[in-house]
Amino acid sequence: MTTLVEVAAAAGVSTATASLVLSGKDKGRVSRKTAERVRAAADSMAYVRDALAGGMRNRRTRTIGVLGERVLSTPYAVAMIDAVLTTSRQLGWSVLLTDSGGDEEQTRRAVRELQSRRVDAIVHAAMYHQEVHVAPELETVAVLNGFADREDVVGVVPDEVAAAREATAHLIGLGHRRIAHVTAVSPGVIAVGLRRTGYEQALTEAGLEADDGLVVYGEDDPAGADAAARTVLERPDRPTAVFCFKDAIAAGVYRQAARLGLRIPEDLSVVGFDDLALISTNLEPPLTTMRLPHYAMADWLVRGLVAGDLPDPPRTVRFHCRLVGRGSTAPPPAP
Amino acid sequence: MTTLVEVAAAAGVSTATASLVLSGKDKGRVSRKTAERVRAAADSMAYVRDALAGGMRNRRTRTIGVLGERVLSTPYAVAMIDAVLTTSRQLGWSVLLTDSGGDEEQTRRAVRELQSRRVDAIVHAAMYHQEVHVAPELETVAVLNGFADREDVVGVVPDEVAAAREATAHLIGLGHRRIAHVTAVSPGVIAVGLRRTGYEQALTEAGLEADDGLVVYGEDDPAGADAAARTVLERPDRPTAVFCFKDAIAAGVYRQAARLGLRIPEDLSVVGFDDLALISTNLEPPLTTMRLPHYAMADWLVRGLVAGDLPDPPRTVRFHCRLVGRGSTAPPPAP
DNA sequence: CTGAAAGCGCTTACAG
DNA sequence: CTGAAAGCGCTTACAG
Repeated sequence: MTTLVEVAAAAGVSTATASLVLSGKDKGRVSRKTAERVRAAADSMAYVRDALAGGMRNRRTRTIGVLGERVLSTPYAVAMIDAVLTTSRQLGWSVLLTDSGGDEEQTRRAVRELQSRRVDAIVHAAMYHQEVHVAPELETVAVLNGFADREDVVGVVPDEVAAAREATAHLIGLGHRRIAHVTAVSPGVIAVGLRRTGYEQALTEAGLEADDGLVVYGEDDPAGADAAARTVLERPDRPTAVFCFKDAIAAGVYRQAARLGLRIPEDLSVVGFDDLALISTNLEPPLTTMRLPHYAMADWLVRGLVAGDLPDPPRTVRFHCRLVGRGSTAPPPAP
Repeated sequence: MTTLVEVAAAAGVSTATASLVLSGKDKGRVSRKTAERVRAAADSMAYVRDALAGGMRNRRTRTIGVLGERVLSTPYAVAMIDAVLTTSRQLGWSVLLTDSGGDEEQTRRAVRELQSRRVDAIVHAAMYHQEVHVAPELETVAVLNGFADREDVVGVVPDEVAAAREATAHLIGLGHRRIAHVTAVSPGVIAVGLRRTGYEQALTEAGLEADDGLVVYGEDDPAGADAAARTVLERPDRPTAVFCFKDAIAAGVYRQAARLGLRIPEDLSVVGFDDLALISTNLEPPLTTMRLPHYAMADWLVRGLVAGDLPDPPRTVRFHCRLVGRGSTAPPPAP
C-alpha cells in the first residue's frame, strides 16, 4: 500500500503538506499548484489513507460500534442494521458490528472489543423493546429499541401505547364496537402491556366498555396464536374485529377465520402490528398493520450520536408508528 | 484510557515485558512472578489493549470486512450476517460492515473504506445467488452467496440444482406423477434456471415426462404468485403437487388452493424453497421447504478466510440444502 | 529473564 | 506558503 511519505516524495513536498492537502485542510495554507501536484500524485499512486494511523494520532476513528443483544436472531434486525449502516455511510462513518451473544461473558468481551477498537459512539441495539443493561464503562452510548438501566443514556422506542390506540381507533372509526385483542404470553416483553393499554384507551375514549373476555393471551408461537384466535372467534358473541399484538398472531387469526368460513374483511376485520412484509403482504387479503419505526429510530440515533446533539438531559424518546392500510379492515357486517 | 506504559510503570517493568505478558507471549520469556505482577496491574487499572496501535505495528487487524451488495434489504441477510458475526467472534476477529449501496460510486467508497481500515479479509456478500463484480484491488476476498467475475476468488453458493432435484424427488417418492413447478420471472436471478433444471432432472430420473405446461412463471410479487398458481390449479388435469421456486410463491399456491377448496396436503402437496420461517411456519399446514444453507456457507467462508485454507486453486463451492419436512406434502389423493 | 529503542503511518503545533 | 519533528500506543528484533 502506498503511504503518505511516498505520495509526498512523488509530489516533492513534505508529508505535512501532503497531509493537509489530502485531508482537505489546505485551503489558504497550501498554494493551488502544490495542492494540485499532491492530488495528482495520490491519484496516480492509488493512495488510500490509513485510517488506523489517522485514528491513532487524532484519537478519533469515526466509527460507530453496534452492540447487539442477539439482535440478529430477529427479523426486526434488518431495518435497524440497514439504517445504522446507511446513515453512517452518509455521514462518512464506519460501522463495527458486535453482539452480546446473550450472556454476560460475551457482553464483557463485546464491550472490550468496542473499547479496544476505539469506536467514537455506540448503538446498543435491543431485539425488542426492553430495558437494557448498558455497561458502566461505555461512553457516548445510546439504546436503540429500548432504554438503559442508567439515567445518563438516551434511548429510543416505538410509541407502543399511541400506536395501539390508533390501530384500535381505526377499527372503531369503521364502526366496530366489539373489538378483540389477541396477544401473547411473553414474559419480559413490555410491549404486551403497553399495546393492551393503548387498546383499552381507545375503547374508553370512544365510550366503549373494555371487556376482559375479549382480550386473549396465547402462547408465543403459531399454535398458540391459533388457540387464542379460536377462543375469540368461537365465542357466541363473536367480535367483528381483532387487533393483534403482532403480525404473526394476525396470521393465526386468518387461519382460524378460514377454518370457520369467515371472510376477511367482510365478516371480520383484522389489524396486525410490526409490518413484517413477509407476513403482511403474503396474507390474503394483505394485512392492515401498524409499522414499527425501526429504520427511523436507528437513523435518528446515529445522527444524534455523531452530531452529539442527543436530548440533554438524557431521556427515552418515543417514535410514532404509522398504520399501513392494506385491505384487512372494513365496516362491520350488518347485524 | 489506561495505556501499556502506565501498566508497565505500575508493575515496575518495561513496556516490552508488559506487552509480552498481556499478549500471552510470555511463556518461557518472563518469570512467573513478573507476569503475575503485570497481569494484576492491568486488571486493577482496567487496561484494554489499543487495537489500533497494535494493528499499526503488526500490520494485522484481525478484522473481517463485509461488503454487502444491498444485502440488508433482503430477509436472507439475517442468517448470513449472523453467521459472519458469530464465527468471527469465536475466532477472536472483529467485523466491519459496509454496503455497496448498489451503485458503482458507493462500491468504490466501500472498497476504499475496507482498504483504509486495513481489514485482513473480506466477505463480499450477495443478496441472492449471482455473479458479483469483485473490485480488482481487493485481496483476501471471497464471495458469499455467489461467484466472482475474477478467476482467483473463491465463492460459495447453495447447490440449487441438487436441492430442486431432491425437493421434486421427495414428491415423486410420495407417489406424485403430475408435479407442477411454479416459479418467477426474475431477470438475472440464476437460481430460477438452476432450480428448474433440478426439477426436470428429478422427473427424468424417475422416468416421468417433463411437461412444459406444468411450469408456470409469474411476476415476482404476491399477485404474480397468485396468478401463476391459479393457472396451474385451474387446469383440467390439475397436478397433485407443486414445487415452488420460493416460499413466497408457495404462499400464493396456498391462497389459491384455499379459494378452490383444495386441502393441503390431502388434495395438493406443496414444497417451497428458502425456509423463511416467517412464511413457512405461519402457513397452515406449515410448509415443507428446502432450507438455504446461508448460515453454513458464511461460517465456512469466514473460517476459510481466517485460516487461509480456502480451496486452491480457487473455485465456487456448492453447499447442500436440506429439505425441512413440515406437513404440506402427502401421497396424492386416490384417483 | 528483562529493557532500550526503532518504527508502523499519520497529523498538528511550531518555526521559518 | 512550506517543512522538520514530535507523538499517538503498541510490538519486536536485538542487546545484555
